[in-house]
Amino acid sequence: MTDYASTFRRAVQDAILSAAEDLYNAGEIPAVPTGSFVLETPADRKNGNLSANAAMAWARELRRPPRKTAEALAAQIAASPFGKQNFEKIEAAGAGFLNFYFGQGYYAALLAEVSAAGKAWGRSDYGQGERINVEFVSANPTGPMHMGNARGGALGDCLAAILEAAGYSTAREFYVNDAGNQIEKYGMSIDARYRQIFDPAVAVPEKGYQGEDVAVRAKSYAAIHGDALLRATEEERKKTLTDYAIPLNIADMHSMMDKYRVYYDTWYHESALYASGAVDAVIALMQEKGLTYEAEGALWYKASEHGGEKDEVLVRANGIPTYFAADIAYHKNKFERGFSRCINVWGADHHGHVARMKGALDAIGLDGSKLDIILMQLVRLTRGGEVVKMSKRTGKAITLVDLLEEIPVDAVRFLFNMRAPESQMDFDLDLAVEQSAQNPVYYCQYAHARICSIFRKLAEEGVLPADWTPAAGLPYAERLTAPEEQELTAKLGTLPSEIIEAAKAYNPAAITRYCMDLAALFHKFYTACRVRCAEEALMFARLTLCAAVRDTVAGILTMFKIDVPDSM
RNA sequence: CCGCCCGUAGCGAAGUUGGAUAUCGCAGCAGAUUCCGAUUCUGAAGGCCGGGGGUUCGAAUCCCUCCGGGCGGACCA
Repeated sequence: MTDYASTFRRAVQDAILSAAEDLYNAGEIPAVPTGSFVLETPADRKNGNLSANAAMAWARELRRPPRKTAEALAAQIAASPFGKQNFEKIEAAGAGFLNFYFGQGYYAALLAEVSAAGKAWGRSDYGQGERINVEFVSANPTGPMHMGNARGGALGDCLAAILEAAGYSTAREFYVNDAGNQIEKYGMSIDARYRQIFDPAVAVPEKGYQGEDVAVRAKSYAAIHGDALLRATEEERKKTLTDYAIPLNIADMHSMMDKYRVYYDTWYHESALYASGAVDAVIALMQEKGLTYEAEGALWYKASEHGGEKDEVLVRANGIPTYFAADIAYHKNKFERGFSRCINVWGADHHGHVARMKGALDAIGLDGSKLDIILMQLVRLTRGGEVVKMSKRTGKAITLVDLLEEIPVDAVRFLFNMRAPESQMDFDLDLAVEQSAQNPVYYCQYAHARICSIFRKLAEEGVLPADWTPAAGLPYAERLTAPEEQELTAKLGTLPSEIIEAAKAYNPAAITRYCMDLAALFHKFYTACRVRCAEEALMFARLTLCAAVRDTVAGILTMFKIDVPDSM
């Protein structure tokens, strides 16, 4: 793994262990300690850049006051070549913490790493190319996409991007529910809307989809084909209208996702599972394995014996398989396509489905633990302090289309990734529409634009040599001694591990936050340290730092498919 | 009744493999620009980390319990 920061942390841990051995050899401590300890970044920088609790963790084992052990370790490491090169100070503190303060040698070496990586800084091969399928949005093609789909889109897409940055090989997938009960319901609804054109007395069935979008489809069909369908049977009419409308709805979802900058590798159609016989096959498989029984005319799956709360119907009394049966076939198919892990982004209202889905995979001989479900809490819209109720049925819900008409894609993608998936969020439409400084995405973009402006200005005025590159500043990197310079450099250093942690936790919000923190540290640096200064060596060193920040911010925003303006 | 998520400053959140004086933004208060972009920065103020009990050197973090909010518990998806 080409990750300077974590390689360095391991080196520090090794240094502590080796110092402990030295102490033992010198007869200072009674044994070579074996207990594990933690190396962490203290919340308060006054306690160093890195802190180890080794002396405390070893206190019992060595039967020695931790503070005393820490002092001996600190002195030992400080005297070593590794210690001299990288640390300004190593000290024992508090109850026995071992605190490390980075020295200029460390910062200079780190900055060289970041500069060499450019916009790729932060990426690692941690995931070893493991193939992961990320399924998200998967909206029904029976109506407009809602705010849950919007959050799921931003979350799933950025999560996939983070996994890629952490070295995984990801595929983005959209599961199109173009079969089953809701399609029946859609047929019923569009049939009513079609007949309504010619007879206003016809009403949409109470259980049907009430949205205007269905009427729009019916009208556009009638505009082309007229009233001929009125003379067909109800079944023919429903089928014809459905076959006409659903592909159009799916095409709309494609273009909507394009606008949202979400590009899927696969649009997997539920209907394909039926057409290929995969649904019947998985039902047959479950029957063979004795996982089913018949009752009240339906075929049941013994879910309660496999992690579910209660048994579930696989095939209804009317002979039609349930969505659950299709979903088992679908996930079986996914694993058969060679993914070692599948991640699904679901709305929290589907949580009841999680245990039985994983259990079903185990039951048919797959590994349910390789399916990870992200239960995303639903979004609540507010406008003027009032909650805006979402409802597909009223036809007045705020859709993804509406949202992207009101708010720039950059802001939507960023804002939806500012909260961990499992936290509930209110989306304040009034605030989000504001393109003001309050918007965090502008704060990050501005940091980038500001840096570009520095380079622009210096080039215009001929202060910078025409052939100047950040590499030219590296020999002077040890000139960066101000706290603001060192804090900023240290923050750059943590990105690789931040991305790995975000990937492991499935939490893109950690990276949007990182980006804001980095931008904030840059602005502090900018205020405290003049880049354009009299001393050329120092200016070059600062320009190198600026370029590293510029490229790192650009790398993150680009990863999230957010624009990176040179000026605003 | 059962299950899942959430509860941290006026508001929105971070921190949850147990660590030092609990972090950040917004709003409000007081300031900063002859000079690289003020869409910026500095400072002060603001807290029984929902309540209670437990585990231990140490708990926002782990366990129990109660309270409050959201969402589930279809031959819907």
